[in-house]
Amino acid sequence: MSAIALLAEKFDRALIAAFGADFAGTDPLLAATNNPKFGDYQANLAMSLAKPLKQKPRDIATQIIAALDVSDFCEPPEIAGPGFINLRLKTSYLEAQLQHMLTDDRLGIPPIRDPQTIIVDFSSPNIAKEMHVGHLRSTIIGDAIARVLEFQGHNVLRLNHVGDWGTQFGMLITYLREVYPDALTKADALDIGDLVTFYKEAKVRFDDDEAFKEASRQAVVGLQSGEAEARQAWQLLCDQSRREFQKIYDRLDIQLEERGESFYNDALASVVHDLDALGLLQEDDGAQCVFLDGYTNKDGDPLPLIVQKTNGGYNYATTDLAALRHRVTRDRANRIIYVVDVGQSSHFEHVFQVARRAGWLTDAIEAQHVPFGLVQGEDGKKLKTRAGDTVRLRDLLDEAIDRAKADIEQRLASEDRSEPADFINHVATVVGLSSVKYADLSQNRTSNYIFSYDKMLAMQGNTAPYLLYAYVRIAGIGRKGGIDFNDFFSTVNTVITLTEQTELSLAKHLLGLEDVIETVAIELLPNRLCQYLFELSQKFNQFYDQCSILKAEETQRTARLQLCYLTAQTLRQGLSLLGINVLQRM
RNA sequence: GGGCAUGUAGCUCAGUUGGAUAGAGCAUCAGAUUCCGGUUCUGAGGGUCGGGGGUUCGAGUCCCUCCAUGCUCGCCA
Repeated sequence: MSAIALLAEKFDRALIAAFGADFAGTDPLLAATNNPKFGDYQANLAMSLAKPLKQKPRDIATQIIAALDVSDFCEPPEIAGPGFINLRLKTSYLEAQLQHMLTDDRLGIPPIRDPQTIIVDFSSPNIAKEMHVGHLRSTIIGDAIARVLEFQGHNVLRLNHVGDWGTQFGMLITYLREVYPDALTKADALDIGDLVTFYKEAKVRFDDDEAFKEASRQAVVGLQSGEAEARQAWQLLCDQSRREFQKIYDRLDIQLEERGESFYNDALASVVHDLDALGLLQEDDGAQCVFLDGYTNKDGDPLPLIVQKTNGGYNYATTDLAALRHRVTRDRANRIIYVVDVGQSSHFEHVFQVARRAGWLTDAIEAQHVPFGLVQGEDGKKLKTRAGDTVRLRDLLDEAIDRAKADIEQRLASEDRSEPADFINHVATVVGLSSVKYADLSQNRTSNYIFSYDKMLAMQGNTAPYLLYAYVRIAGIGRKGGIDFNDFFSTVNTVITLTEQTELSLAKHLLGLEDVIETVAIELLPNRLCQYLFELSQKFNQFYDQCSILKAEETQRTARLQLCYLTAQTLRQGLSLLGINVLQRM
């Protein structure tokens, strides 16, 4: 149990003892202090109880302290300012906790008591298109969220809701019939790049040519009703695209189960039918709609969610409703997380509302749209290539790796060091990919994010290379000292003792991982974990700067080696939750 | 016009249910090294938290209003 959870229990008992059972469950308003002179944690509840108790906050604090028994892990609490209760952890407690961490392969973090079934819906590229920069954030953030929830012990279903259905397909098939019919009947008749070109051309036709537009819509209807030729073409295109996606997922080490829009094809009619049976459906201009509560269009009229188009076809709202219903009734999800860009916020609000009114989504189930902002270039505009095209994901990753490689080669040259090519390639790959992931994850996902290779690959600052270097440094200590950390502590049995300020500061931070993971799981903000790991690296470097390790006297040497090892393990674990691998040397 | 988001140091951003003197990093300037990878560490300068009002013991955080930017507003996904 983390110190903060322990304190919360103790405060609850103290409140009951001091003010009676009515105060059971009162939030003690515990927080980490922002200044070490106030201790490690502060409880702010005395001020908030002033009104209900009709007493002065400081008097309340005095009574709480009198009833508070934290002596086995805290120094005597102090009252400060208007009524803050300041708490400082005992060094002996820190030492014991670290010792426990050392012997536990989950770093002292127990699996969650009540595991849920959680769906994380992320990445979701479109068939017949290449993955591009627009898929970057969903893929990276979604993976990190899934990893954190999995580590906690939840049953996580990672779903790739690929765009393999709908109008875009009608467009493409109609166009290929005209210009390249072979592609509809032969596997890999076209290169994926050509397919993208045809897609773009089809889109132009679709926007300009009414007859083409209508033919496309008919093709969709044909596809949705199972017409053989359309189905075959569709299958070929999907297979080809899928292989391309997989290359990216393999590089990024991302596991995903594909369950695209087409998966719900057979359920679409029943979604509409059931909405009708529930009395939620209305026809308007020939389309089947559910009119939304609380939303209006430009004219101030109620806004519809269209679930069946005038031509009888279904659209993405229908699919999303079908998917939601499936996830609740078949997958038995307790929580459904959609990692999709912020531009679709209102769409999700609409779909969730209809699902609630239909009774498919209940209060027992948490459906969450987890939005993220745009990836922008350094000019603050949407990221584009120099030619003005969308940036392909594989090019983006290649460039990050190429730049990382150039950095390494330059560094090796300046240090007069030489390494084999496969070492250089491996380091460049890990550094390049980690940098792209970390740069994205380290920002609050809700705001737009300015993409800069120079910043993400920098060795200084809150970057992947800085964290990786801290880990490499520790690995270097092991090599230098001839120590294999993995079995060192099973043969050496020395109690950790903490004396220096930098040791204490590092130790306290090491014990904070559990709280951070819990916060990330609730708020779904991976940048909190990044911040924690960055601070951990800083504290390690401060400790490293102040305290000699290999040359220290026993038993201090072993105790410090233990701190090194715990730091390395925490970095490795934390980074792995972000989808980032560590390096032994770089 | 409606809805949603964003606005914090020169730049990129944190800021947890309202808490103590608003924090990092980069950049700039000044320091540190018999030592385990200096890809490090220490310090300094730099802020009307978009403007204004309100709520209260206390507001970057909550409410109102205005301004700026972005996204979005029925048969694309």
